[in-house]
Amino acid sequence: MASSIPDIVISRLPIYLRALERLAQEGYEVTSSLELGRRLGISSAQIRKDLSHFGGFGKQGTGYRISFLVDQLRQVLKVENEWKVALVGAGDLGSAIARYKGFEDRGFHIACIFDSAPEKIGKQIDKYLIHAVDDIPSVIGAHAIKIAMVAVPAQAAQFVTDALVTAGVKAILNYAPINLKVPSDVHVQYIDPVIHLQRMTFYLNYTP
Amino acid sequence: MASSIPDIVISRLPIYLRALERLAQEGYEVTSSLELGRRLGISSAQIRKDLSHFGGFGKQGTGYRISFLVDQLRQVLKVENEWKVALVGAGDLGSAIARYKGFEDRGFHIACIFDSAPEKIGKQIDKYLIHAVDDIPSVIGAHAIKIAMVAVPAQAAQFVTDALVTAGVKAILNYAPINLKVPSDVHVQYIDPVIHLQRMTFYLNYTP
DNA sequence: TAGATTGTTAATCGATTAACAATC
DNA sequence: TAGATTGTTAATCGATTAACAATC
Repeated sequence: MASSIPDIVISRLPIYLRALERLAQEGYEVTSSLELGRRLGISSAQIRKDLSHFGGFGKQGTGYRISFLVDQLRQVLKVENEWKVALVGAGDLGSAIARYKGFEDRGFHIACIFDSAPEKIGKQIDKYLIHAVDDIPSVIGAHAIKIAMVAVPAQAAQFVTDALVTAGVKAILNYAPINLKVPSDVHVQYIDPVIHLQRMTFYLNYTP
Repeated sequence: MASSIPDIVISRLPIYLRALERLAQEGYEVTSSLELGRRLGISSAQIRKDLSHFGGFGKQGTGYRISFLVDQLRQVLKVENEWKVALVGAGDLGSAIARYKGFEDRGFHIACIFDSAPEKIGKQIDKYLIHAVDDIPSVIGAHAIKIAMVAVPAQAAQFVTDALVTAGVKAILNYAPINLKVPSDVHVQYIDPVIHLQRMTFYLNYTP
């Protein structure tokens, strides 16, 4: 069942969902492609076209019922239920990720943490017990975990990734500043704030 | 001097730069569009086309001298020198950002931190003194800061952004899960790990 | 009903790829 | 020289936008 829906469309759905959840929070019950587009800086035509890949969620003349559209988008993205996530790396970055509340709030539950430093193994970050990287196969397997976040130094990222993939992980959020090689059925997304900063400095005039 | 170079090209340059810096670190001195493309999962034609917007950096038959291409890309992106950056928000997320070493290493120096909580003001995170959000105009002005990172709760993000923009900030890296309204000469980039996770769950089969 | 907004089609626009002469 | 790889042009591909009939 290979999807024929362009990935660029998929990449916008979470943005729509987030904006709609916010609108709901602000007390709105109905919105239109025009209003949503204005908020997001996206054309109304694009929003309607994107949504039309998945069904007719609106009503002519009145627009979209927010609660309904939120439900539908959550279903499309498969985020109505909670996902278990593994975190590899319990250094500064990994610890910050473990403590960040934004994941749990939005349906991603950190189920286990791994690190390679012997002195950290067996200790805890918040409520999470730190496992050895060597235990990735058994722990990931036992929990049937499909999603992992990688927060290890660049030189360790590919090794850790290979272990995760072998253990059955199909989606990786990589915080290490390096491109990962994975099989074609494994998805990778990258988070590197410096990349975003460098993209913006192009447009700035450097003044010391 | 409005640039005619597509933003999508600009968005790839930092990726190229990062990969080239890594190649250099691994001891390579020369590479080709084919090799670089293989590493990044990008076609060689695209790399050559992207680079050709800025000049001829390679040699037929031999490819690109890495050190030269790194220098050129740094110049294009204006990251040869250090940029001062303001950080707003000294909560869990802000503190983690302040402690993260990856910025300094790659030319972004956190010059000041702001928070609105009276009990935090005057205290320090690492070596950084926390200023009041009310002091954004004076502190940003005094340092002539052009880049800011926003790590405050969603409901405070727009207010803080308005203050930054008024103070002269032209580039914002926003960690708050909300779309910001800014004038057209101000650049915004978003970091929201949950958005990336939700983009990947679309392709997964949910198994509880 | 009249006004508003959807879903969809066709037209436009822009980005990627293929191909190759130039040349190191 | 022969082989390799660039920079660039033209062809293809895909995404966005404009427009409007359908209809709430």
